[in-house]
Amino acid sequence: MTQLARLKAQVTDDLRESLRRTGEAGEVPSVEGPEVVWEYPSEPGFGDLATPVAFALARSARRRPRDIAEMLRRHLDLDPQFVDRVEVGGAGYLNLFLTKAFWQQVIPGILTGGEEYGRSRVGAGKRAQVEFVSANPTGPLHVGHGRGAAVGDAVANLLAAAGFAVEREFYVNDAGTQIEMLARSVLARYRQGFKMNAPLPEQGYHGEYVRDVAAALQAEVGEKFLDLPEQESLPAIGEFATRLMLEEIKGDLERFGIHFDSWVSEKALLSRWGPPDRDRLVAAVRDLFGPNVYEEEGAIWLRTSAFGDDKDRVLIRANGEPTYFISDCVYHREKCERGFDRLINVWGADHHGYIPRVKAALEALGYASEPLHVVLVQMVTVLRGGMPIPMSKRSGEFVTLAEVMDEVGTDAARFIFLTRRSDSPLDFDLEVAKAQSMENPVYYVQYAHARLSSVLREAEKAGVPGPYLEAPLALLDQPEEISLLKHLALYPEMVEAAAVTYEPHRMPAYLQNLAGELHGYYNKYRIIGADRPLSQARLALVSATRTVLANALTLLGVKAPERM
RNA sequence: GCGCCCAUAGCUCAGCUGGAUAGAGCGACGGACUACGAAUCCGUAGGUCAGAGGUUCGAAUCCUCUUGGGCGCGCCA
Repeated sequence: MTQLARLKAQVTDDLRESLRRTGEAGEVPSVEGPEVVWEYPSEPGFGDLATPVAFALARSARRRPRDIAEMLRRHLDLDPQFVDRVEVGGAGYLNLFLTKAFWQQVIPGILTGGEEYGRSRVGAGKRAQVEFVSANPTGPLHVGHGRGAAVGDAVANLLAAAGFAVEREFYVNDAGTQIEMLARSVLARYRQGFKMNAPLPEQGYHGEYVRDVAAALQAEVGEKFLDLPEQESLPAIGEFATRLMLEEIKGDLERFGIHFDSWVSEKALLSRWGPPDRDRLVAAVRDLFGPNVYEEEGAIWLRTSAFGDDKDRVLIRANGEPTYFISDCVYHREKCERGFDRLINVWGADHHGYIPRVKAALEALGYASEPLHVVLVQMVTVLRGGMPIPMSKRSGEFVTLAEVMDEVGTDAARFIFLTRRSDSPLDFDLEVAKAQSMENPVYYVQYAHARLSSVLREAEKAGVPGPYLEAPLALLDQPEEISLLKHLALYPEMVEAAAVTYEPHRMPAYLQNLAGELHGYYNKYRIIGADRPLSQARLALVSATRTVLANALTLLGVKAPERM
């Protein structure tokens, strides 16, 4: 628990006590523990902490909020070491002005906490799984996957910082017709490699990478698949191509700085259901869902409408083939069985219509749907100098994640993917992303970190080395210093809020504010000077700021460079 | 037709469980390096929070409608 959290809890208690006393004094009718919410006013005149609790009481007490706030204020008994004074502001706000000593105290917490500063225990003892990317292994990752990867990884990092035991999972859609289509496409290119007339299938994959896979296939098996009947060659080619694509995907992700704890194969999952003959499938499905399964017009349906979905969904088609939905059911059942307290799915926003049916499936399986939360990630439009680059999956023309990493680097890409809320569409301009200028927020933040690293190196040279635990912090009394301290003090709450709402985009916003505070401060004041105690105090502040910058950047998967 | 999401400064976007005078960045204009990193800073300009009702002491935030956008609605994956 941070100093700030402790103070808020303490003042909340005092406030309740004050309420009780005002009630006893007959000044207002006693009210059962009202919600005490705390705000951080941006206006200095409104103090450091403010609560509108008097407004909530005004109605039942039939008194003006200002009067109630005034009574509460008189009955408050707060520690003068931390709370300088309390004022009634506006129409009835209770404004707390904290002492400089209080804010100065955040520094020791940060310096001793180090990498741990900002971690909390809200998720302690709980397990969370974050499933993300989960791209079909039918082609390379594109920018959209990159955004999903950045978001999923950041959400996982945030949950871990909030105390959850986190597992990152990639669900490999290696079963079904899309793999078969990939195999047919590779086979066509493979045959073309032998000067045969073999057109790509109608719905085939047109990307250049298919030729690469075909060439690799030829290098491995030579002419072997030319004579083989397709029933034999296609499964083998499918496996070969899937393996190759997965390797490429893994390589891209590794380069993007993302590591998965588990890779779950849809094919392997389904194969546990035995051979795909209809009777056994139906039996398995009935066994799984019980009475919520019924047969109509030759198909097997799940009664998802009984659990909040618009309509029922087909599990097994009339032709005996299982649907994609059945895979989802089986997969999510397995997730539940693994005993996670939270299941986070990061999906493309075009899949939002699937949320009700998957939740319904969980309910039908006898699990609660609440632990499942879907983070939707909207489309990325790639621009170059303001002009959109056309992308089409069908023609195989799309900007790959690898290309983005080549051109703008991983740090800029990851940071930009996280600057907007994930469910709003993102314009990603390559020229802006690689510009090392103020247009590019990632450098603004990284520069702050590099700059402070440099200052700390200078301090060492000047004979004022760290870790500044004994620094006379009372000397930090300039308004910019107090403001910076407040930002640092708020960091743990930021992380916790971003984690529980699954909204990583709050972190870049926080970072830009913090970096802004720092740059302003740096330009106005000299850190290392003739006054040694003052230098030490400022270096303590600088060191603490650097730690928070580094911790926050790490959560986003962005490097915190010592030099740039 | 039904459902979900969105509309905030010229541009790109924040705005936490409703709170005080709605904020950044970019772009524009004007300034600041003989001291720790000018990839920086300081200042100026810029708003009917799409529109109309409603709830509330109080609404960018919640509800309804309208307009204008995005997406989803298959025994496809």
